[in-house]
Amino acid sequence: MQIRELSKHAAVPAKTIRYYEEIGLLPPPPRQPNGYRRYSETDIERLKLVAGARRLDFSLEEIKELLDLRDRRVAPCQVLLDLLDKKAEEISTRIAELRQLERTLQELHTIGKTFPIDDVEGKHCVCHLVSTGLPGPVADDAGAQPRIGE
Amino acid sequence: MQIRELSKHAAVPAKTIRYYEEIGLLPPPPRQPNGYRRYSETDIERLKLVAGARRLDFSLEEIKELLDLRDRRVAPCQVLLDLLDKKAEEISTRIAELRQLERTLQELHTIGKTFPIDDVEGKHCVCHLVSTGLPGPVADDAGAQPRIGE
DNA sequence: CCTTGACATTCCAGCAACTGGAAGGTGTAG
DNA sequence: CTACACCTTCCAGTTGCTGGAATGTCAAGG
Repeated sequence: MQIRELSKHAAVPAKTIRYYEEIGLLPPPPRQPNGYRRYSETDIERLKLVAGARRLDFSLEEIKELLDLRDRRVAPCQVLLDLLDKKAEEISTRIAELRQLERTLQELHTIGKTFPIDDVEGKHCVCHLVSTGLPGPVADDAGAQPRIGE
Repeated sequence: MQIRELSKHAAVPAKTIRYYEEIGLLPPPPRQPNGYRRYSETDIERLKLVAGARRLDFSLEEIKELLDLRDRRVAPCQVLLDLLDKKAEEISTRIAELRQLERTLQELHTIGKTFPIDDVEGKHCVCHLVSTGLPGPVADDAGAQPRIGE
């Protein structure tokens, strides 16, 4: 099987497969006489696991650890379960942050609409609102401190 | 005012300020005789707007457009309002995606717990679940097709 | 025999938004 | 004199790919 076929089986671009090999996620496959990569069924399985884990938002680093376990004949199931747990928590935290952000955006929009829209430099404009952060009296836990970066 | 003080006023690392200058978000400030950057009050305002917009998850590209408007003496308020709207929608979409992902993770965890945890290669293990995607009979709208990437 | 097309290979560059670190200059205090 | 806190520039790395150039290989068609 050449790279393209593996690519189709696992729904992962060939380019990405080469990249995974480069970073050591997939083992370098044997080559055909012409230098083309030759893959087997087990490569499909491995790549599918990678793709599945990626869909679950696992980092390549995390996936690598799972695969390394398996390569050392240790069943990664327990680790994977823990990872699922951890990831679920991360996601839920992220959701909360985004919800907060959503609220902030809506509030800014609402307040901003009541301001003139042609105030280039002055203080009565959404822009000022954005640069100062939300005005105080909004909600208890709402406009606390949105964080920069992350 | 030197860069460190501007940094404190706007709660943006000095390093990031230089970076913003490099990509044209902030104008290159005049220099002191020793070559140090010298900032004024208006620089604080500008940087605060940038920081505020970043907190709202605007991209530097979007912020640049806003600032360019202002630099051409056009009030960016209306554009900003539209942007707030657009961003709120993006966020809400993202939240929905994450919620879906959260459900999938929880399902996998639940199902995975019922499986043996020492199955290195076999088919009765969370790992298999992950590589095949969710099994069919779970919920109606739940494990449809989690998407890869993005 | 030659060309076209679909494959394959390598390597280099770029995205976003920074962050870290090296190597060096400046200014003040003790 | 030296320590320390600043400042400067430049280069490299992060994450997970993706695009493109330049080149090679192979089968089918004219």
